[in-house]
Amino acid sequence: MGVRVRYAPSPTGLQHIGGIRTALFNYFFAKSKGGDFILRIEDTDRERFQEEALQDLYSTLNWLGIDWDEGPDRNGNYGPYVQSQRTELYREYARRLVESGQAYYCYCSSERLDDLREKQKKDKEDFGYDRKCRNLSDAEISRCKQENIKPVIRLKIPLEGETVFTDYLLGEIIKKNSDINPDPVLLKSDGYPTYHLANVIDDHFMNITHILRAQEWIPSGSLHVLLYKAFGWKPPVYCHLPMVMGSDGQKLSKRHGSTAVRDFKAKGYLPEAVLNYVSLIGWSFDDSREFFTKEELEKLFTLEKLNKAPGVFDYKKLEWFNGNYIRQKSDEQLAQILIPYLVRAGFVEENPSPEEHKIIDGLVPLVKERLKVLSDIKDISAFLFREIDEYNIEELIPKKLDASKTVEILENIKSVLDEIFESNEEKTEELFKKLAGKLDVKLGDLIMPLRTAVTGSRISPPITGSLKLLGMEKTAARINRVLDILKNEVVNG
RNA sequence: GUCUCCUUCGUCUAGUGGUUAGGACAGUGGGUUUUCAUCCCGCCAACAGGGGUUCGACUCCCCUAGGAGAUACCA
Repeated sequence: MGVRVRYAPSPTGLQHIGGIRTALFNYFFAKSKGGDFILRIEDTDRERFQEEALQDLYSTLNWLGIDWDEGPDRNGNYGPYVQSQRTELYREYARRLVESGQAYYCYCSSERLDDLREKQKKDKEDFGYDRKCRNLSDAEISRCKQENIKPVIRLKIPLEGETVFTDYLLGEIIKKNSDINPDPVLLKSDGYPTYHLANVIDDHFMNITHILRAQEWIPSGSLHVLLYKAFGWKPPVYCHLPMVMGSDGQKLSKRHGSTAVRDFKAKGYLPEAVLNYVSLIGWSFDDSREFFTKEELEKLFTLEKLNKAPGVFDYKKLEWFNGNYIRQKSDEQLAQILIPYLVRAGFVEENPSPEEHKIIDGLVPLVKERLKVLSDIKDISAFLFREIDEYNIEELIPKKLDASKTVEILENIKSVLDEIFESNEEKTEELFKKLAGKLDVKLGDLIMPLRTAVTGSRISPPITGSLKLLGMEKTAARINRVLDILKNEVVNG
């Protein structure tokens, strides 16, 4: 049988960078091997379940273009692919473990467990369940039953010996059984399985061949292997992926900034940039290449090039990738994906009018190489859609020049405005140069007051294009407004 | 505390006994340019430490240190 891997998130929170990195690696591995990628919903924690998280999972994978061969909404021979729909299976197999003497009912209350944990912490003892119910007498059991306590089922971890499994990346992982989480819960008192039980049963029955998951799962790896052994099953190949860290070297989380993929989408990161960058955390192709499309990764990905060490998520590098992918778009494509951001900024209507479209089309080539994220469009194009709030006089007047000279400059520009709007870019530049010569100022000093007057900032897209987009009327109005300010400055300043 | 994993520039990484230790991001300097950005060129910057093995170690082994993760009726 071919490779079968799965991504099995729990719908308790939004899909984040670390999660989709795991999804991506599983997906790429499956595709590169001509195998199957399975999506499984691990919703056995009914307390923390969020409908929103489930929706977010689908929309995120969809956004990234990750498709699954089997899953909740696909036909597959191993369903259902939602764990909450498989509870009978888990209960049955938990029961079998009890019957074969490899697991037992535990009646300890969560209060007792909490107290136990606290005491262990205080006394600096080893943490973990004290196995109180492992050897309950029949009398005690029937007493608990009478009290109507809902038990959990715990696995009997062997008291001696060691458990070994081979990790594809890390090699042999040997652990003394006495160091394994003492008798972990398999079936919770609400009748749902814990992750440990459900994942082993599902991976077995779904014929999963490889498990690619983050290294934070290594400690439970031994436990899972023990479970396979208890059932008499063969464990899949394990490959624990290096973790994704924040800039402080700790596991990436909200503390480090946005980690939810949908936040990146909202901010204006392109799916191809996110996918490309995330694939490079813990994996590399060679000593130089770092641009990859999804399709290329589907062919090129290999476990051999995985890195063992954890990797820090670098927002700056993602941004750089994003800028590159933005510049790769055609003007038409970019205009299209920019529209929602312009709408959200309140600059254009949901369905832009032909006039608005014209402005957008003209805007795109002006901003294309200036955008790092799509939402940057708001600040960079505001001058086209909003009046300037307030002018900063300092920014209006070029260094080494004064207000009256600036007035002279702007008056001169104003007088040739007609000509400017009739000329193409090249002609306009000639015009500016001629004017600068006449006024005996540098070209930059001629343009800067104009730029600031028209855009409200010394930083703007190229001035000629900006003027044309704004239109002559507004341009003239803004120049006049600045002229008033400056003249006032000449008189009073 | 205990267990497990990890360790090349600030960051992501290439490297599989013999290299001036390569690339990218960031930083920094310069060029192009009407600002910003793009683009181009330069610079800065690493094998955690100590022992072995070997003619020769970033590469293999051991120890130390540091970091991380796990220690739930969460996954």
